[in-house]
Amino acid sequence: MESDFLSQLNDQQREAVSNTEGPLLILAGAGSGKTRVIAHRIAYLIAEKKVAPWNILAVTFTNKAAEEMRLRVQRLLKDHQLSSWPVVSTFHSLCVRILRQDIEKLNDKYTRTFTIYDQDDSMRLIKLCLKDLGYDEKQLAPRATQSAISSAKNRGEDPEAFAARAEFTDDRQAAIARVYKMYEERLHTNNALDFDDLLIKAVRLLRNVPEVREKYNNKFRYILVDEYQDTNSLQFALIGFLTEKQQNICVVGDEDQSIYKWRGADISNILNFEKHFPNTRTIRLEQNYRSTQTILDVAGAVVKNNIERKGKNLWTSNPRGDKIRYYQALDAEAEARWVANKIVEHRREEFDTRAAVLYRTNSQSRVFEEAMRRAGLAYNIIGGFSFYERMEVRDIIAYLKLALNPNDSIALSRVINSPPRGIGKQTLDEIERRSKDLELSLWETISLVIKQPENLSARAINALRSFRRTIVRLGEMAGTDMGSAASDEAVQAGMWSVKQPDEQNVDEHVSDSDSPVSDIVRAAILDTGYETALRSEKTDEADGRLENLQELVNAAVDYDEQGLEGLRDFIDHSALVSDQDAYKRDAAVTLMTAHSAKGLEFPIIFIVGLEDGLFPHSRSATDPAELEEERRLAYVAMTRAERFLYVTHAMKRRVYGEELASEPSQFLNEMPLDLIDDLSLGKSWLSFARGLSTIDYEHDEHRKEKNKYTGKTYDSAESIAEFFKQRNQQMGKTSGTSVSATSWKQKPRPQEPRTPPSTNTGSEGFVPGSYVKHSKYGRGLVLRREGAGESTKLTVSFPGYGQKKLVEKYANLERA
DNA sequence: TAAAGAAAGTTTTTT
DNA sequence: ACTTTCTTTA
Repeated sequence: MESDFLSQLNDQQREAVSNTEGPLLILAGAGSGKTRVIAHRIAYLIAEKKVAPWNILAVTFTNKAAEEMRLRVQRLLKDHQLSSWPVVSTFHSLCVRILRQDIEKLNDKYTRTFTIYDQDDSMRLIKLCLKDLGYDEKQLAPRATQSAISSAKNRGEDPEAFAARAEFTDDRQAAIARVYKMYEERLHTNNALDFDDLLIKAVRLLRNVPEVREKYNNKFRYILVDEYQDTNSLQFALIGFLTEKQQNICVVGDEDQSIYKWRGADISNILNFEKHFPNTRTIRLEQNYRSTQTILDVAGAVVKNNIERKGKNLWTSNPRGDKIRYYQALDAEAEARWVANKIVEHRREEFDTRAAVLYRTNSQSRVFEEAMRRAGLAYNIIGGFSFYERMEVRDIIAYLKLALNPNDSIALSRVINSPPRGIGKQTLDEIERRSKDLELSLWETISLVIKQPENLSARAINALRSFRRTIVRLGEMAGTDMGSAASDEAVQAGMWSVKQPDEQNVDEHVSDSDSPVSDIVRAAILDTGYETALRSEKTDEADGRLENLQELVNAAVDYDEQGLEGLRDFIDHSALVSDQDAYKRDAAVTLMTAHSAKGLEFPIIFIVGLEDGLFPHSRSATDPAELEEERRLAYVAMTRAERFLYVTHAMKRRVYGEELASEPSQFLNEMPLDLIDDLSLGKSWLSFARGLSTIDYEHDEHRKEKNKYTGKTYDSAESIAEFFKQRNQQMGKTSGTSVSATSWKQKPRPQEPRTPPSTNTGSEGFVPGSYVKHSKYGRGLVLRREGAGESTKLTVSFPGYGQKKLVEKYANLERA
C-alpha cells in the first residue's frame, strides 16, 4: 500500500516522493531529509509505480554518498523480492561504465581497455611533458599546469582552442598550451583517460552518437541527482543528454551548501533549473530534523552574511539545546588534546556517541590523529592519504595496470625499478630516448632493446628481460594478449550490458579463463620481488607497508567473493574510490575536512582551527565570492551537528615548520555571542568580545545591523581590531584610531587584546602577537621573530601593505 | 647502481 | 615539520 513509503514523511517530503513524473527541483535545506527523500522516492518508484529497478539511476558526488543511498534503498525495500537494484553511482563511475561499454563508437582510437589516470598519474604525465618540452619546473609549476589544463578541459577547450587563445595572452599560457597538447597526445598513445576525460568523453559520446544516447535514455527512465548545486557544466550536459527523452529528472540541492565552485561547479545549474527544464515543479524542504534550534541559529547567523544568496527559512521543532561551545587553545597540539578529552567526557556520559572533527585542510589532521591515539579513541580518518594512495599499494596497482595494458608508460616507469632491480637512470634514459625516436611505447621499446642492446650493458639487458618476463606472466594470468598493442580480445564483457528490459538481469559474467583477482594481486606482490624487498628492510615502516599489501590482497579476496567483474573493474574501483578504506561506522571519532563532511551528520561536531587565514583560508581572502564560499563551507560544517557543536581556535600554529601567531576567524565574529559558551582557560578572545558587548547592550540591534557588513574582507592582522573599532563606533564613542583609546571593562593590556597572558613576556623586544607602529606602514601585528641581538628580524603584518620583514634595530618600531 | 645525506618545496578543498 | 628530489659517496 502507498502509505508504506509516504506515511513517515512530512507534507513537502511526501510531495517530493510521490510526484514521480516530469522535472522536479527539490530545494532542501541542511538536515531536511534530503537523502531520505531520494531513497524513499526510489523505493516508491519501484514498489508503488512498478518501475523496474534498472530503469532508475541515482547520481551522487562521492562514493560515500552513493554507499549511503544504496544502503537506505536496500533497507526500505528489504521485504520486496527484486531481481536487480537501481543504479546508484557517482558521476565518474557512471561515466566509466558508459565508456567501457561504448567508447569505441566515438571513433577516436580509444578502446574499451582504456586505463584511468588519477590525479597522481596525470601529474606524472604532466611532469614528463614538461621535461620533454624542456620547461623548468620552477618556472612552470606542474601543479599549476595541471590545474590550468584541467580547467581548460572542463571549459571544453581542446589544445588547439587553448593554444589559439594563449597565443595572445602571454608566454606562460603559450607554454601551457604546448604542454596541454603533448599531454593529450600522450594520454591517447597510452590509451588512458584522466578524471576530466571520463566526463568529457561520456558527454561527447552521448552528444555525437544518437544510438548510444537513445540506448541510455531508454535504460534510465528516472534519474535522480544529489547535491545538484555542485554540478559543473559537463555534469549538467551529461544529465541533459541522459534525460532528453523522458524528462523524468529529479534534482536535490541547496544553494547554501555550494562548496565546489573552485572545481568548476556552476551554481546557475540549480538557480536556472526551471529555465532548462520547462514545467519544473519546485518543492522546498525547510524543516530541519537534525540539529537543535541553537545550532541552526548560529549557523544561520553566519551564512546570513553572504550577499549572493536568495535566503531561506529553515526551521526545526527540535529543542533549543545547549549553547554551542567555544575553546581557545594555546596551540594546535593543545587544541587537539582538548578536543580528545572532550570526546572522552562525552563518551563517559554516553558510551557509544560519535563525534566528528572537521578541519579546513588535511594537514591539520596529523595532530588530531596523534591526540586520538593517545586518548585511546578509535578513529576514522577520511581523505588525505587514503589507502589506495599509499606508495606500495599504488606500485602494486601499477603492476596490475601493466598486466592489462603494458603500453601504459606511466605505470611502467613507476615500477620498472621498484623494487630496485638494477634498471637505473642511465638505462631508463636510453629506453626513453629510443622510444621517442621510434615513437613506440616504453614497453615496446623494451622488447626491441632486448633484441638490439646497442649501447646498453649485458647486465641491464638481463634486468630488463627478467622484468619483461614478470609482466608477461602477470598479463597471462589476467588474460591479456601481450602483443605489441593491447588487443581488443582482452576486453572483458562490459559490466552492465544494456539489454532489452525484459531480459535485463543482474549482470552476469565473471571473467572466464582468467585467474581470480586475488591470485593476480598476490602474484604482483610476490613474483615482482616486492615482498622480498620489503621483508629484507626489517624496519617498522616496511612492516607497515607489508600490512597494507596484505590489506590489498584481502580487498581482492572480498572482491572475488562478491563475484564481481574481474581485474579491470577492481582497478577502476581503486582509481575512483579514494577514501573507501574501512570506514568504521561505529568508531568514536571521525576526522575529516569540512568538505568531506558534506552530507553527513554526527551528534557531536568539533570545528577546529577557526582562524583567520586558515578558515576562511587565506587563498580566498582576495575574492569576495570565494570568501562567501568559505562561509558556506563553515555553514555546511556547523549544520552537520545534531546536538553539540564546538568551535575552537589556537593562538599560534606551525606553518611550514614555523610558528606563527594566528587570530580568530571572522566567522567566530559572526556567531551570536549569547549563544556561545566559553570553555577556555583564563581570558579568551571571546571574553573580550563579550566584555565589550555588555558595555552597552541596548545598542545591540544596531550592532547586528552593522555586522551584516561583508563588503570588506578583513586583513588578517586587523580583523579583530577592525571589529572592535566598529563596535566602538556603534556605541557612540568617537572613533579611537587605536583600540586602546576606548574604555575597557576588564582590561588586561588593552594594546594586545588577543594575546593571552602566557605569550606576553612583558620584557623588551616585540614578541609574536604584539602590536607595533611603523613610521611608514602604521600599525601592524608581529608574526615572527628570528635571530638575536643586532640582527633580530621581525616579520610584521601591516594592513594594506602585507607582511614585511624588518630588522628590529633599524626599523624604529614603537609599541602600538 | 644504491644508499645516505642535503636541499628544497609544501598546504585548500576532490572525483 | 615533513616529504620529495637532488647530490654525494661507497
